[in-house]
Amino acid sequence: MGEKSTRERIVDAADRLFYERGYEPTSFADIANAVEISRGNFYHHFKSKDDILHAVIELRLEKTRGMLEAWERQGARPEERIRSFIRILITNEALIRQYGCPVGTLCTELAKLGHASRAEASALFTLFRTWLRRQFELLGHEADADPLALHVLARSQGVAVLFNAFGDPCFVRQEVDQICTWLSSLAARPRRSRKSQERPSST
Amino acid sequence: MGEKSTRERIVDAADRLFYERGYEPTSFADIANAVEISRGNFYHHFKSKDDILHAVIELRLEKTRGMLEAWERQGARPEERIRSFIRILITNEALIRQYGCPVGTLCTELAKLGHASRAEASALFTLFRTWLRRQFELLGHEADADPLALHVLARSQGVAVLFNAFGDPCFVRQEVDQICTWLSSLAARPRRSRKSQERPSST
DNA sequence: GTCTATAGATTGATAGAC
DNA sequence: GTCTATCAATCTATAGAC
Repeated sequence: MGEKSTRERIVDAADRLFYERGYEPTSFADIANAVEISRGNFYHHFKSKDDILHAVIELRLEKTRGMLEAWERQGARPEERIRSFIRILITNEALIRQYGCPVGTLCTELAKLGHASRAEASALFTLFRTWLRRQFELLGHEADADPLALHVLARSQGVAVLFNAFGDPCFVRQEVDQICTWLSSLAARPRRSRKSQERPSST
Repeated sequence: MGEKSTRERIVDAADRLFYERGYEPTSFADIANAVEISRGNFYHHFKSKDDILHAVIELRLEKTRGMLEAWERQGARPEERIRSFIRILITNEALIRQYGCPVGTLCTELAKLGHASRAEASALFTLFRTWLRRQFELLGHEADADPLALHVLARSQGVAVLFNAFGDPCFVRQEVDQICTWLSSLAARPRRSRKSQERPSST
Protein backbone atom coordinates (compact mmCIF):
# COMPACT_ATOMS: atom_id res chain seq x y z
CA MET A 1 0.00 0.00 0.00
CA GLY A 2 2.42 2.63 1.20
CA GLU A 3 4.98 0.96 -1.05
CA LYS A 4 5.94 2.78 -4.19
CA SER A 5 6.92 1.00 -7.34
CA THR A 6 10.33 1.64 -8.82
CA ARG A 7 8.67 3.40 -11.68
CA GLU A 8 6.93 5.77 -9.32
CA ARG A 9 10.13 6.40 -7.42
CA ILE A 10 11.90 7.25 -10.67
CA VAL A 11 9.19 9.71 -11.68
CA ASP A 12 9.17 11.32 -8.24
CA ALA A 13 12.93 11.78 -8.25
CA ALA A 14 12.92 13.08 -11.82
CA ASP A 15 10.12 15.47 -10.96
CA ARG A 16 12.19 16.95 -8.15
CA LEU A 17 15.46 17.07 -10.09
CA PHE A 18 13.92 18.52 -13.26
CA TYR A 19 12.53 21.27 -11.08
CA GLU A 20 15.65 21.94 -9.03
CA ARG A 21 18.30 21.65 -11.77
CA GLY A 22 16.34 21.70 -14.99
CA TYR A 23 15.59 18.98 -17.51
CA GLU A 24 18.71 19.12 -19.65
CA PRO A 25 21.28 19.35 -16.87
CA THR A 26 19.73 16.38 -15.06
CA SER A 27 21.36 13.13 -16.17
CA PHE A 28 20.26 9.53 -15.75
CA ALA A 29 23.14 9.16 -13.35
CA ASP A 30 21.62 11.89 -11.15
CA ILE A 31 18.23 10.23 -11.09
CA ALA A 32 19.69 6.75 -10.60
CA ASN A 33 21.67 8.12 -7.71
CA ALA A 34 18.59 9.62 -6.09
CA VAL A 35 16.51 6.46 -6.49
CA GLU A 36 19.45 4.19 -5.70
CA ILE A 37 19.13 1.94 -8.70
CA SER A 38 21.56 1.28 -11.53
CA ARG A 39 21.51 3.30 -14.72
CA GLY A 40 20.77 0.24 -16.80
CA ASN A 41 17.61 -0.50 -14.86
CA PHE A 42 16.06 2.67 -16.22
CA TYR A 43 15.32 1.34 -19.62
CA HIS A 44 13.17 -1.40 -18.25
CA HIS A 45 10.72 1.28 -17.10
CA PHE A 46 11.26 4.05 -19.67
CA LYS A 47 12.56 3.89 -23.18
CA SER A 48 14.23 7.32 -23.17
CA LYS A 49 14.82 10.46 -21.16
CA ASP A 50 12.02 12.17 -23.08
CA ASP A 51 9.79 9.37 -21.90
CA ILE A 52 10.56 10.22 -18.28
CA LEU A 53 9.82 13.87 -18.94
CA HIS A 54 6.48 12.87 -20.40
CA ALA A 55 5.66 10.89 -17.25
CA VAL A 56 6.78 13.78 -15.04
CA ILE A 57 4.48 16.21 -16.84
CA GLU A 58 1.60 13.73 -16.58
CA LEU A 59 2.21 13.51 -12.85
CA ARG A 60 2.28 17.28 -12.50
CA LEU A 61 -0.93 17.62 -14.47
CA GLU A 62 -2.58 15.11 -12.16
CA LYS A 63 -1.31 16.80 -9.01
CA THR A 64 -2.41 20.19 -10.30
CA ARG A 65 -5.90 18.97 -11.05
CA GLY A 66 -6.11 17.65 -7.50
CA MET A 67 -4.93 20.95 -6.05
CA LEU A 68 -7.42 22.97 -8.09
CA GLU A 69 -10.26 20.67 -7.05
CA ALA A 70 -9.24 21.04 -3.42
CA TRP A 71 -9.29 24.83 -3.72
CA GLU A 72 -12.70 24.57 -5.31
CA ARG A 73 -14.01 22.58 -2.34
CA GLN A 74 -12.30 24.67 0.33
CA GLY A 75 -13.10 28.15 -0.94
CA ALA A 76 -16.77 28.98 -0.63
CA ARG A 77 -16.60 32.04 -2.86
CA PRO A 78 -14.63 32.34 -6.11
CA GLU A 79 -12.74 35.29 -4.67
CA GLU A 80 -11.35 33.08 -1.91
CA ARG A 81 -10.40 30.42 -4.44
CA ILE A 82 -8.46 32.83 -6.60
CA ARG A 83 -6.77 34.04 -3.45
CA SER A 84 -5.65 30.45 -2.81
CA PHE A 85 -3.92 30.53 -6.16
CA ILE A 86 -2.19 33.83 -5.54
CA ARG A 87 -1.00 32.72 -2.16
CA ILE A 88 1.05 29.82 -3.57
CA LEU A 89 3.72 32.49 -3.93
CA ILE A 90 3.87 32.63 -0.15
CA THR A 91 3.08 28.99 0.60
CA ASN A 92 5.94 27.82 -1.62
CA GLU A 93 8.15 30.78 -0.85
CA ALA A 94 11.34 28.87 -0.09
CA LEU A 95 11.16 26.72 -3.23
CA ILE A 96 10.25 29.55 -5.58
CA ARG A 97 13.08 31.62 -4.22
CA GLN A 98 15.57 28.88 -5.03
CA TYR A 99 14.16 27.36 -8.20
CA GLY A 100 11.41 29.62 -9.51
CA CYS A 101 7.94 28.46 -10.52
CA PRO A 102 7.91 24.79 -11.60
CA VAL A 103 5.52 25.48 -14.46
CA GLY A 104 7.08 28.67 -15.79
CA THR A 105 10.66 27.44 -15.63
CA LEU A 106 9.85 24.15 -17.34
CA CYS A 107 7.96 25.86 -20.16
CA THR A 108 10.82 28.32 -20.62
CA GLU A 109 13.44 25.60 -20.78
CA LEU A 110 11.51 23.36 -23.16
CA ALA A 111 10.81 26.31 -25.45
CA LYS A 112 14.53 27.01 -25.77
CA LEU A 113 15.29 23.35 -26.38
CA GLY A 114 12.59 23.19 -29.01
CA HIS A 115 11.46 20.08 -27.16
CA ALA A 116 8.52 18.03 -28.37
CA SER A 117 6.92 18.09 -24.91
CA ARG A 118 6.75 21.85 -24.94
CA ALA A 119 3.01 21.80 -25.60
CA GLU A 120 2.41 19.31 -22.81
CA ALA A 121 4.17 21.61 -20.39
CA SER A 122 2.09 24.58 -21.54
CA ALA A 123 -0.99 22.49 -20.79
CA LEU A 124 -0.05 22.94 -17.13
CA PHE A 125 -0.55 26.68 -17.60
CA THR A 126 -3.80 26.00 -19.43
CA LEU A 127 -5.07 24.06 -16.43
CA PHE A 128 -4.63 27.13 -14.23
CA ARG A 129 -5.94 29.42 -16.94
CA THR A 130 -9.16 27.48 -17.39
CA TRP A 131 -9.71 27.15 -13.66
CA LEU A 132 -9.12 30.88 -13.06
CA ARG A 133 -11.37 31.77 -15.97
CA ARG A 134 -14.21 29.81 -14.41
CA GLN A 135 -13.71 31.56 -11.08
CA PHE A 136 -13.91 34.96 -12.78
CA GLU A 137 -17.05 33.90 -14.59
CA LEU A 138 -18.58 32.93 -11.26
CA LEU A 139 -17.55 36.37 -10.01
CA GLY A 140 -19.74 37.88 -12.68
CA HIS A 141 -17.00 38.81 -15.12
CA GLU A 142 -18.12 36.55 -17.95
CA ALA A 143 -17.08 38.93 -20.71
CA ASP A 144 -13.47 39.31 -19.59
CA ALA A 145 -12.92 36.10 -17.68
CA ASP A 146 -10.10 34.86 -19.90
CA PRO A 147 -8.06 38.09 -19.99
CA LEU A 148 -8.50 38.32 -16.23
CA ALA A 149 -7.26 34.75 -15.82
CA LEU A 150 -4.21 35.43 -17.97
CA HIS A 151 -3.59 38.63 -16.06
CA VAL A 152 -3.49 36.84 -12.71
CA LEU A 153 -1.26 34.13 -14.18
CA ALA A 154 1.12 36.72 -15.59
CA ARG A 155 1.29 38.65 -12.34
CA SER A 156 2.21 35.56 -10.37
CA GLN A 157 4.81 34.49 -12.94
CA GLY A 158 6.43 37.90 -12.86
CA VAL A 159 6.65 37.84 -9.08
CA ALA A 160 8.17 34.35 -9.18
CA VAL A 161 10.87 35.36 -11.69
CA LEU A 162 11.92 38.46 -9.78
CA PHE A 163 11.77 36.73 -6.42
CA ASN A 164 14.04 34.04 -7.79
CA ALA A 165 16.46 36.71 -9.03
CA PHE A 166 16.48 39.06 -6.03
CA GLY A 167 15.37 36.81 -3.17
CA ASP A 168 13.47 39.55 -1.33
CA PRO A 169 10.41 38.21 0.55
CA CYS A 170 9.11 41.74 1.22
CA PHE A 171 8.63 42.25 -2.50
CA VAL A 172 6.54 39.09 -2.72
CA ARG A 173 4.27 40.17 0.11
CA GLN A 174 3.83 43.64 -1.37
CA GLU A 175 2.79 42.22 -4.70
CA VAL A 176 0.55 39.53 -3.22
CA ASP A 177 -1.24 42.11 -1.04
CA GLN A 178 -1.68 44.33 -4.05
CA ILE A 179 -3.12 41.60 -6.23
CA CYS A 180 -5.50 40.62 -3.43
CA THR A 181 -6.64 44.23 -3.04
CA TRP A 182 -7.25 44.47 -6.75
CA LEU A 183 -9.17 41.19 -6.60
CA SER A 184 -11.42 42.47 -3.81
CA SER A 185 -12.29 45.58 -5.77
CA LEU A 186 -13.07 43.37 -8.75
CA ALA A 187 -15.33 41.17 -6.65
CA ALA A 188 -17.09 44.18 -5.17
CA ARG A 189 -18.33 45.54 -8.50
CA PRO A 190 -19.12 42.61 -10.77
CA ARG A 191 -21.49 41.99 -13.64
CA ARG A 192 -21.01 45.33 -15.30
CA SER A 193 -19.75 43.74 -18.48
CA ARG A 194 -20.71 46.20 -21.20
CA LYS A 195 -18.61 45.46 -24.19
CA SER A 196 -15.01 45.91 -23.19
CA GLN A 197 -13.10 47.25 -20.24
CA GLU A 198 -14.07 45.08 -17.40
CA ARG A 199 -10.46 44.13 -17.29
CA PRO A 200 -7.75 44.53 -14.72
CA SER A 201 -8.26 48.22 -15.52
CA SER A 202 -5.19 49.17 -13.54
CA THR A 203 -4.70 52.34 -11.67
CA MET B 1 37.28 49.31 -38.21
CA GLY B 2 34.18 47.37 -39.20
CA GLU B 3 36.28 44.25 -38.57
CA LYS B 4 35.48 42.28 -35.47
CA SER B 5 38.12 40.38 -33.59
CA THR B 6 37.72 36.65 -33.17
CA ARG B 7 37.10 37.22 -29.49
CA GLU B 8 34.23 39.57 -30.25
CA ARG B 9 32.77 37.15 -32.75
CA ILE B 10 32.89 34.37 -30.16
CA VAL B 11 31.11 36.51 -27.58
CA ASP B 12 28.48 37.62 -30.08
CA ALA B 13 27.74 34.04 -31.13
CA ALA B 14 27.68 32.83 -27.53
CA ASP B 15 25.37 35.69 -26.61
CA ARG B 16 22.91 34.62 -29.26
CA LEU B 17 23.15 30.89 -28.55
CA PHE B 18 22.93 31.25 -24.77
CA TYR B 19 19.74 33.19 -25.36
CA GLU B 20 18.21 30.90 -27.94
CA ARG B 21 19.15 27.52 -26.49
CA GLY B 22 20.30 28.28 -22.97
CA TYR B 23 23.75 28.27 -21.40
CA GLU B 24 24.06 24.60 -20.46
CA PRO B 25 22.74 23.08 -23.68
CA THR B 26 25.08 25.24 -25.77
CA SER B 27 28.37 23.43 -26.40
CA PHE B 28 31.72 24.70 -27.58
CA ALA B 29 31.06 22.80 -30.78
CA ASP B 30 27.90 24.89 -31.33
CA ILE B 31 29.72 28.16 -30.84
CA ALA B 32 32.71 27.05 -32.89
CA ASN B 33 30.34 26.10 -35.66
CA ALA B 34 28.64 29.50 -35.60
CA VAL B 35 31.92 31.43 -35.59
CA GLU B 36 33.58 29.01 -37.99
CA ILE B 37 36.70 28.39 -35.98
CA SER B 38 38.05 25.19 -34.49
CA ARG B 39 37.19 24.10 -30.96
CA GLY B 40 40.83 24.24 -29.93
CA ASN B 41 41.11 27.88 -30.88
CA PHE B 42 38.70 28.78 -28.12
CA TYR B 43 41.13 28.39 -25.32
CA HIS B 44 43.42 30.98 -26.75
CA HIS B 45 40.71 33.58 -26.06
CA PHE B 46 38.89 32.12 -23.03
CA LYS B 47 40.07 29.73 -20.41
CA SER B 48 36.71 28.04 -19.81
CA LYS B 49 33.05 28.04 -20.74
CA ASP B 50 32.28 29.99 -17.57
CA ASP B 51 34.71 32.58 -18.83
CA ILE B 52 32.67 33.03 -22.00
CA LEU B 53 29.50 33.38 -19.95
CA HIS B 54 31.18 36.09 -17.93
CA ALA B 55 32.08 37.96 -21.11
CA VAL B 56 28.56 37.55 -22.47
CA ILE B 57 27.02 39.05 -19.33
CA GLU B 58 29.50 41.93 -19.45
CA LEU B 59 28.46 42.59 -23.03
CA ARG B 60 24.79 42.51 -22.12
CA LEU B 61 25.36 44.88 -19.22
CA GLU B 62 27.11 47.29 -21.57
CA LYS B 63 24.41 47.08 -24.22
CA THR B 64 21.71 47.56 -21.60
CA ARG B 65 23.38 50.67 -20.20
CA GLY B 66 23.50 52.07 -23.72
CA MET B 67 19.82 51.33 -24.30
CA LEU B 68 18.77 52.94 -21.02
CA GLU B 69 20.82 56.03 -21.80
CA ALA B 70 19.22 56.27 -25.22
CA TRP B 71 15.75 56.09 -23.69
CA GLU B 72 16.78 58.79 -21.26
CA ARG B 73 17.79 61.05 -24.15
CA GLN B 74 14.81 60.28 -26.38
CA GLY B 75 12.01 60.48 -23.83
CA ALA B 76 11.41 64.02 -22.66
CA ARG B 77 9.23 63.02 -19.72
CA PRO B 78 9.85 60.09 -17.37
CA GLU B 79 6.46 58.67 -18.28
CA GLU B 80 7.53 58.34 -21.90
CA ARG B 81 10.78 56.72 -20.85
CA ILE B 82 9.05 54.09 -18.77
CA ARG B 83 6.77 53.47 -21.71
CA SER B 84 9.86 52.78 -23.81
CA PHE B 85 10.73 50.03 -21.38
CA ILE B 86 7.27 48.48 -21.40
CA ARG B 87 7.14 48.51 -25.15
CA ILE B 88 10.16 46.22 -25.51
CA LEU B 89 7.56 43.48 -25.17
CA ILE B 90 6.18 44.59 -28.53
CA THR B 91 9.45 45.69 -30.14
CA ASN B 92 11.03 42.31 -29.48
CA GLU B 93 7.81 40.37 -29.89
CA ALA B 94 9.13 37.68 -32.20
CA LEU B 95 12.18 36.89 -30.09
CA ILE B 96 10.34 36.87 -26.77
CA ARG B 97 7.72 34.60 -28.20
CA GLN B 98 10.37 32.07 -29.19
CA TYR B 99 12.94 32.40 -26.43
CA GLY B 100 11.45 34.49 -23.62
CA CYS B 101 13.15 37.46 -21.99
CA PRO B 102 16.95 37.25 -22.24
CA VAL B 103 17.42 38.55 -18.70
CA GLY B 104 14.72 36.53 -16.97
CA THR B 105 15.53 33.24 -18.67
CA LEU B 106 19.26 33.55 -17.99
CA CYS B 107 18.70 34.34 -14.31
CA THR B 108 16.31 31.41 -14.01
CA GLU B 109 18.72 28.98 -15.62
CA LEU B 110 21.75 30.07 -13.63
CA ALA B 111 19.75 29.89 -10.39
CA LYS B 112 18.92 26.25 -11.07
CA LEU B 113 22.50 25.46 -12.00
CA GLY B 114 23.73 27.13 -8.83
CA HIS B 115 26.15 28.91 -11.15
CA ALA B 116 28.72 31.35 -9.80
CA SER B 117 27.67 34.01 -12.33
CA ARG B 118 24.14 34.03 -11.00
CA ALA B 119 24.69 37.34 -9.23
CA GLU B 120 26.20 38.92 -12.33
CA ALA B 121 23.09 37.99 -14.28
CA SER B 122 20.84 39.47 -11.61
CA ALA B 123 22.80 42.69 -11.98
CA LEU B 124 21.13 43.01 -15.38
CA PHE B 125 17.79 43.19 -13.58
CA THR B 126 19.27 45.67 -11.13
CA LEU B 127 20.23 47.93 -14.02
CA PHE B 128 16.59 48.15 -15.09
CA ARG B 129 15.41 48.41 -11.52
CA THR B 130 17.63 51.37 -10.72
CA TRP B 131 16.79 53.12 -13.96
CA LEU B 132 13.04 52.64 -13.47
CA ARG B 133 13.31 53.79 -9.86
CA ARG B 134 14.87 57.05 -10.98
CA GLN B 135 12.10 57.60 -13.51
CA PHE B 136 9.46 57.13 -10.82
CA GLU B 137 11.29 59.52 -8.55
CA LEU B 138 11.24 62.09 -11.33
CA LEU B 139 7.52 61.41 -11.65
CA GLY B 140 7.11 62.55 -8.06
CA HIS B 141 6.80 59.12 -6.47
CA GLU B 142 9.93 59.32 -4.35
CA ALA B 143 8.48 57.35 -1.45
CA ASP B 144 7.50 54.31 -3.50
CA ALA B 145 9.88 54.52 -6.41
CA ASP B 146 11.54 51.17 -5.75
CA PRO B 147 8.36 49.10 -5.28
CA LEU B 148 6.98 50.76 -8.39
CA ALA B 149 10.12 49.85 -10.33
CA LEU B 150 9.92 46.23 -9.18
CA HIS B 151 6.24 46.17 -10.02
CA VAL B 152 6.85 47.24 -13.61
CA LEU B 153 9.70 44.75 -13.93
CA ALA B 154 7.52 41.95 -12.59
CA ARG B 155 4.64 42.79 -14.89
CA SER B 156 6.86 42.68 -17.95
CA GLN B 157 8.49 39.43 -16.86
CA GLY B 158 5.11 37.81 -16.32
CA VAL B 159 3.93 38.83 -19.76
CA ALA B 160 7.14 37.49 -21.31
CA VAL B 161 6.79 34.08 -19.63
CA LEU B 162 3.16 33.61 -20.65
CA PHE B 163 3.72 34.93 -24.14
CA ASN B 164 6.52 32.42 -24.55
CA ALA B 165 4.21 29.64 -23.34
CA PHE B 166 1.03 30.53 -25.24
CA GLY B 167 2.31 32.59 -28.16
CA ASP B 168 -0.70 34.89 -28.28
CA PRO B 169 0.18 38.45 -29.41
CA CYS B 170 -3.25 39.77 -28.42
CA PHE B 171 -2.50 38.98 -24.81
CA VAL B 172 0.71 41.00 -24.99
CA ARG B 173 -1.04 44.03 -26.39
CA GLN B 174 -3.79 43.84 -23.81
CA GLU B 175 -1.30 43.77 -20.98
CA VAL B 176 0.93 46.46 -22.46
CA ASP B 177 -2.05 48.77 -22.97
CA GLN B 178 -3.14 48.12 -19.44
CA ILE B 179 0.25 48.86 -17.93
CA CYS B 180 0.45 52.07 -19.98
CA THR B 181 -2.98 53.15 -18.77
CA TRP B 182 -1.97 52.49 -15.19
CA LEU B 183 1.22 54.46 -15.79
CA SER B 184 -0.71 57.46 -17.11
CA SER B 185 -2.93 57.53 -14.06
CA LEU B 186 0.17 57.37 -11.90
CA ALA B 187 1.76 60.25 -13.75
CA ALA B 188 -1.43 62.31 -13.51
CA ARG B 189 -1.55 62.34 -9.72
CA PRO B 190 1.99 62.42 -8.38
CA ARG B 191 3.61 63.67 -5.21
CA ARG B 192 0.89 62.54 -2.87
CA SER B 193 3.23 60.35 -0.91
CA ARG B 194 1.74 60.23 2.57
CA LYS B 195 3.23 57.27 4.34
CA SER B 196 2.32 54.23 2.36
CA GLN B 197 0.00 53.40 -0.51
CA GLU B 198 1.32 55.37 -3.36
CA ARG B 199 1.90 52.05 -4.94
CA PRO B 200 0.49 50.33 -7.98
CA SER B 201 -2.70 50.44 -5.91
CA SER B 202 -4.47 48.20 -8.35
CA THR B 203 -8.11 48.22 -9.16
C1' DG C 1 13.03 -6.68 -12.37
C1' DT C 2 17.70 -5.58 -11.37
C1' DC C 3 22.25 -5.86 -12.30
C1' DT C 4 27.18 -5.29 -14.86
C1' DA C 5 29.47 -4.23 -18.88
C1' DT C 6 29.87 -1.59 -22.61
C1' DA C 7 28.93 0.78 -26.97
C1' DG C 8 29.13 5.18 -29.43
C1' DA C 9 28.76 9.92 -29.34
C1' DT C 10 29.73 14.29 -27.18
C1' DT C 11 31.35 17.02 -23.50
C1' DG C 12 34.96 20.62 -21.70
C1' DA C 13 39.68 21.09 -21.94
C1' DT C 14 44.95 20.35 -23.31
C1' DA C 15 49.29 19.73 -26.16
C1' DG C 16 51.85 20.92 -29.69
C1' DA C 17 52.68 21.74 -34.87
C1' DC C 18 52.46 25.55 -38.04
C1' DG D 1 46.49 33.25 -33.68
C1' DT D 2 44.72 29.13 -35.71
C1' DC D 3 44.96 24.57 -36.52
C1' DT D 4 44.83 19.06 -35.69
C1' DA D 5 44.98 15.49 -32.60
C1' DT D 6 43.79 13.84 -28.46
C1' DC D 7 42.50 13.19 -23.41
C1' DA D 8 39.49 11.89 -19.75
C1' DA D 9 34.98 12.29 -18.31
C1' DT D 10 30.24 12.10 -19.13
C1' DC D 11 26.25 11.47 -21.80
C1' DT D 12 22.13 8.43 -23.54
C1' DA D 13 21.25 4.00 -24.66
C1' DT D 14 21.87 -1.23 -25.42
C1' DA D 15 23.08 -6.22 -24.54
C1' DG D 16 22.90 -9.86 -21.87
C1' DA D 17 23.78 -12.43 -17.31
C1' DC D 18 21.31 -13.46 -13.11
